[in-house]
Amino acid sequence: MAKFSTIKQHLYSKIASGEWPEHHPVSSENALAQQFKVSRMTARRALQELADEGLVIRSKGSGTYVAPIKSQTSFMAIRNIADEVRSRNHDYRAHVHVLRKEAATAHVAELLQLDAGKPVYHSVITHFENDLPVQVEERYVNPELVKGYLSQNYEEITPHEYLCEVSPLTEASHEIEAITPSPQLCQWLKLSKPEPCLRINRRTWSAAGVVTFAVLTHPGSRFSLGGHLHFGSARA
Amino acid sequence: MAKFSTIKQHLYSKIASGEWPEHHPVSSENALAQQFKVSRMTARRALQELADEGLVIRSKGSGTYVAPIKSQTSFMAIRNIADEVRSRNHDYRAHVHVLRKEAATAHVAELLQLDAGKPVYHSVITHFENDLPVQVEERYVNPELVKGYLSQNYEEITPHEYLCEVSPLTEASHEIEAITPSPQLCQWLKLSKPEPCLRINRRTWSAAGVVTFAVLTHPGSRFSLGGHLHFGSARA
DNA sequence: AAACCCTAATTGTATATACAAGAACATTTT
DNA sequence: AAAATGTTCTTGTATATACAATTAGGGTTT
Repeated sequence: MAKFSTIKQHLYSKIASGEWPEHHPVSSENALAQQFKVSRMTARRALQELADEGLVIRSKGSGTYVAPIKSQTSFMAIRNIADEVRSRNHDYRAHVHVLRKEAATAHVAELLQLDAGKPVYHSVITHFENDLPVQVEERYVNPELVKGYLSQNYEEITPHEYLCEVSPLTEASHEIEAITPSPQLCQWLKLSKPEPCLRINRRTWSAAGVVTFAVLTHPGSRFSLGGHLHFGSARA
Repeated sequence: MAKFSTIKQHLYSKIASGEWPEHHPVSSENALAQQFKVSRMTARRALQELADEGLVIRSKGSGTYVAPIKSQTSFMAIRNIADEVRSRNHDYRAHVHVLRKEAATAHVAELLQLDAGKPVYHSVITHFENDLPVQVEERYVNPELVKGYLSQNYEEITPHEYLCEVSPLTEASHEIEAITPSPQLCQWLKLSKPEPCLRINRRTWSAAGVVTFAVLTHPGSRFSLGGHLHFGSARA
């Protein structure tokens, strides 16, 4: 591992563990250079990249400090639909429509970074809030990275919860769009006639590669996404 | 202006103008160092930052190339629709439907944290990408915090750009939903019949309080929101 | 034609150094 | 006490240099 990367890891752990809370001063470039026996420029690179990622804030003349927590994750903190429903003190229930092994289509294979035709796990689940469908979750899973996916009871534990247990995710990408639901989706969502739906396409990675790809569809009338951002770090 | 910044501007203009299209090779570190009479490390910084911003792709041994145009943008960055359109090398145009002072309704007053009946500034603007409407921006502005709002030409500068100039924003909240557009919105978006639209409700704060509240409506067929998250820090 | 090897170019990592600019704190002067 | 001054620490910019790792292309051999 590169030296600057070693230093980044060290600082990551201090911040992630909570040992250094918000606004706590971070070791200066010179201090890190001494501690890790590298040049100031190398220590600087570690701090600079952390600043670019929004984890720390740097101020000329003053120093480097742990960034206030809210800055990035709140919006798209990976949501667990079950927790969300329960946090509103509503009943949560799930119904599994599909749970099986399939051969990957070209499209699915590309998204999971596998070869077409290789087996993938496929699930379709409707999530209910007080017996009203609020999300249809269609998911494809990389079977090489998640062995026991098919043998879980997804009316007890959500796929998201299981996947988080099995392989800690390191990265996620999202795309949000507004769509008209297909007849099949209307049925699963118990919509008597099509209404605009919010669709979230989410891909998540672990260190080993793409773990899963999910298409989450919410009826527009029953769902909205919220988020809050703080600025102040401002490295334009 | 710092030297690395000068070089970035130079490269940015090459890319934005289309003189260097997708995948076109970008001057190497050494070439830029000679051309601008700086050290390789300074030229390198310019290229590296452009790579961090996603404008170019660097490949060890091969070189630096203009990145493929990305069709989605990060949620996290407060997006300026004009920049976004132009970053795709498309034409940007705006049309102002409404720009006036009004008395705040109870709803607007609450969102701006003002008293009902107090004056507020109200604007409605359609933003075009290649003559196709991609966003209707309906906006209410706190007149106590932004004096000259009504006297700007919003076909030249976007409200967002003006507001950023006048009062640096410190905070923002977003809500995203899928809606069916009203007849009025269909007209402004030039939709012959209603289609699902992505709606973003955004409120922004400066240190002094709520600056503005915007309702941004995008046709589902012409827009999607994208974002990417890293969890190396584990603050999720 | 194909396989192989060598070379040049390019990006990636790392170091040592220099000076500028801002912030914080202690010291001196008023 | 308040104001001015200076010192020191910190980050920001810039340079020159060295070597590693990878790629692309050219030339040679098979």
